[in-house]
Amino acid sequence: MLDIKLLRTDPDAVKAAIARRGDDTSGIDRAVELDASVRAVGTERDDIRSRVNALSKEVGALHRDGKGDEASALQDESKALGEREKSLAAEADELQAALRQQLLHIANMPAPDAPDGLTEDDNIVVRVEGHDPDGYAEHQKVPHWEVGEQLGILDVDRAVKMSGSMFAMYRGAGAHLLSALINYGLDRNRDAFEQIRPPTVVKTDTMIGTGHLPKFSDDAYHLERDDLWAIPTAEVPLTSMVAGEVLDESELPMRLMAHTSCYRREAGSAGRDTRGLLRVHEFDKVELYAFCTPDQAQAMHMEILERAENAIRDLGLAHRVLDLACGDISGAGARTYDIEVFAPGADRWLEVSSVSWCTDYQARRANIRYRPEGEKGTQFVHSLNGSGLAVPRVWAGIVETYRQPDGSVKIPEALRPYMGGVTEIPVPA
RNA sequence: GGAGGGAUGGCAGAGCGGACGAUUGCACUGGUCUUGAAAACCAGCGGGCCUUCACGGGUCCCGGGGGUUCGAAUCCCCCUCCCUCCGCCA
Repeated sequence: MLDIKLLRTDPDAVKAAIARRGDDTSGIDRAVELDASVRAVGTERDDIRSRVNALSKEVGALHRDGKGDEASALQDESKALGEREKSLAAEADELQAALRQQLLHIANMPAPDAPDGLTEDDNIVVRVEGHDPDGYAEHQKVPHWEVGEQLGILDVDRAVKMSGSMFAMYRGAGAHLLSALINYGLDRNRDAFEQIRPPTVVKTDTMIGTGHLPKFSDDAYHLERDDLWAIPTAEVPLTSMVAGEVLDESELPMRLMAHTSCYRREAGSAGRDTRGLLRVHEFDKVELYAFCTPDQAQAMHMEILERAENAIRDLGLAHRVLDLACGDISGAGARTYDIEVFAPGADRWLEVSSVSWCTDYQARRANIRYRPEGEKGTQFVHSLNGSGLAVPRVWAGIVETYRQPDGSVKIPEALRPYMGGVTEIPVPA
């Protein structure tokens, strides 16, 4: 969430920034009003408390001195004040909760240099690599769900039988390719990122920390009986891992990575992208994540983007990098780069990574701070995340790009060590 | 799932209705001493919010939430987590 002090001192600047997303800014005015009330009521409450505390001290002293009469007079006065304190305290708590609720619904401010625009059409293409629209042969123009069926490596029908539409099942070499991609994604970042295997079912507070709740509850799977949520991305548990903690500056930057299943209800996209692996409710992803100081954030953003892009490049996939327009950046992000792979069979760009710099927005929600060396006090960390490798869409890109004239699929060089030296997935006899 | 025990500052560990935001030890930081280091000694040593140009002042925080009381770390209730035992189980 945003710093209430900033809203207080410069509400117009905040509104201008939020307006760049196309978001309604009236919530900011409401927050500022609530904040003023919180402080007014809080000050009055503290004042009364101060008097009650002083009186109680006197009462104690009088009792010790055996002056019970004088004490009981003060007790009555204190008791009367207590009533007033109680109602003020209740009011202050209510206002405080309302303010937090208000703040939780306001998105992060886009970075000043994030591109203008409200829709994905306004995203800026930073670079395109390896893509020649006319350079694909006919045998590459077969969508992966058909290739998958022909080769017996993707069984959507049976997955749908078990779990409903938008679920997928990989078989044989297809499942092997999947695990190879996961291990490939982890191994190439092992030099700097600590691998974490977090829980994938988490509490409500954990989901609030990243900004996935309270606003986007329709997008997540909820296990009602135990009030737990299936994570939509490893970003959720990785952020909350150190929630409420004060980190040492020497621990920063803290680089983490995790492979998890990710669960998304895709509430707003029923009936869209339902073919194959374009959009599924459950998928595997290797996530790259970092906590750092504000000074380190810019370089860390570039580092994660570079690692994510290198992973795609080394697989030999045509791809492009987009600098997202303000309106297309997700709620917690201030600046986001997307990486899209071109899938010649599906004949479209598939988003395979989204690398976001969340400034201190998530750190505020989850209360994650660090102690700057040589300074007193604490500061909020910056958090960054990016998909190191979103498996199904990369899988799709590979199967389509590497399809041979005879229908088999060649395995990219970089993945062969992860597939026991297998060089191709053959057409079944 | 049942029965018992516990949760206090970075760690260890007192306090069990009033002078306690909290004794003490360790750790940490600064100083004295020393050629330097160690030791010793002295001092400092949590966070949030409000207020102040500043010095400072106020308030809250002893796992979380409610209650009793003039006053709660201390008493009562609920919850969470941890430990021990029993049951069940990959």
